[in-house]
Amino acid sequence: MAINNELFKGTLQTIILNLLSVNERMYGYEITQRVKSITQGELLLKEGALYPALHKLEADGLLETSTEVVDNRVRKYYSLSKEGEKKVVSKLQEAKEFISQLQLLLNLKPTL
Amino acid sequence: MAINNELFKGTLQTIILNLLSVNERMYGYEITQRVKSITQGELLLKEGALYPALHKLEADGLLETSTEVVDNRVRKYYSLSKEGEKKVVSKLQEAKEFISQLQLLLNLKPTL
DNA sequence: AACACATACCTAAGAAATTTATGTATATAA
DNA sequence: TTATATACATAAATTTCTTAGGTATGTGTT
Repeated sequence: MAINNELFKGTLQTIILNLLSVNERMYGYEITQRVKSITQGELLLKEGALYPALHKLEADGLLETSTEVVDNRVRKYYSLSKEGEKKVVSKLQEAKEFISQLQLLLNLKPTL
Repeated sequence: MAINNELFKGTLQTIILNLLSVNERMYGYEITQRVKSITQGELLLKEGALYPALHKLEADGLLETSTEVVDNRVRKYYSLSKEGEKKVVSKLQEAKEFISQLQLLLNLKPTL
């Protein structure tokens, strides 16, 4: 019963940056599995969404990569650049505010 | 300093349905102003996003309309259809779950 | 009168982010 | 040998939004 993934829209970059902020170093497939386990299978981060997002974040200079071969399979590890470390702070703040406004609009908490 | 409106994506329908659930009857321009006042100007619901969304919800049978002339200006009032009243319940539940999962992914609350 | 601004509706072109559908390749378990 | 998991990737289509207009009335200002 995974909930509507369309809700990912607009928050995917922030999720990726935060995971890398907490975990220091992750590869793509690992990220999809981490999202799955954290949300107990409720949110599925699809590869068609993830990889282009990772490539964009790297192109924007927020992520750095290094490849490794494990069990004859190539892994591409991502980690935050210095710029990425700054960005994740503002992105998280923005997300917090958005969640707060959304809760107001949906009457999920009393009006301030 | 309105926050990134791209975060609206995926939640706009739910916001509209909920406003109409609380207010019974609203017209488009009124909805844009209500969102502005509730969020103290932080979220701006643009007309180019709102009107197509309203038309889609109506086409899907979730909203009903009636027009009125006030001060020589036409207002198109929207209200929830019976189907819309059912839908708003599931949409709100979905949004609640999404917010919850998002907070987990962003470390904004402790893991369950 | 002229102008700006608020009210009130609308749409079209473009951009951005996602889904869906593939493709490649290796390892492992049935 | 078949399916599933691991691991990367991209292209076409879809959805949703922004940007940028358009029409029209009322009000307040200069």
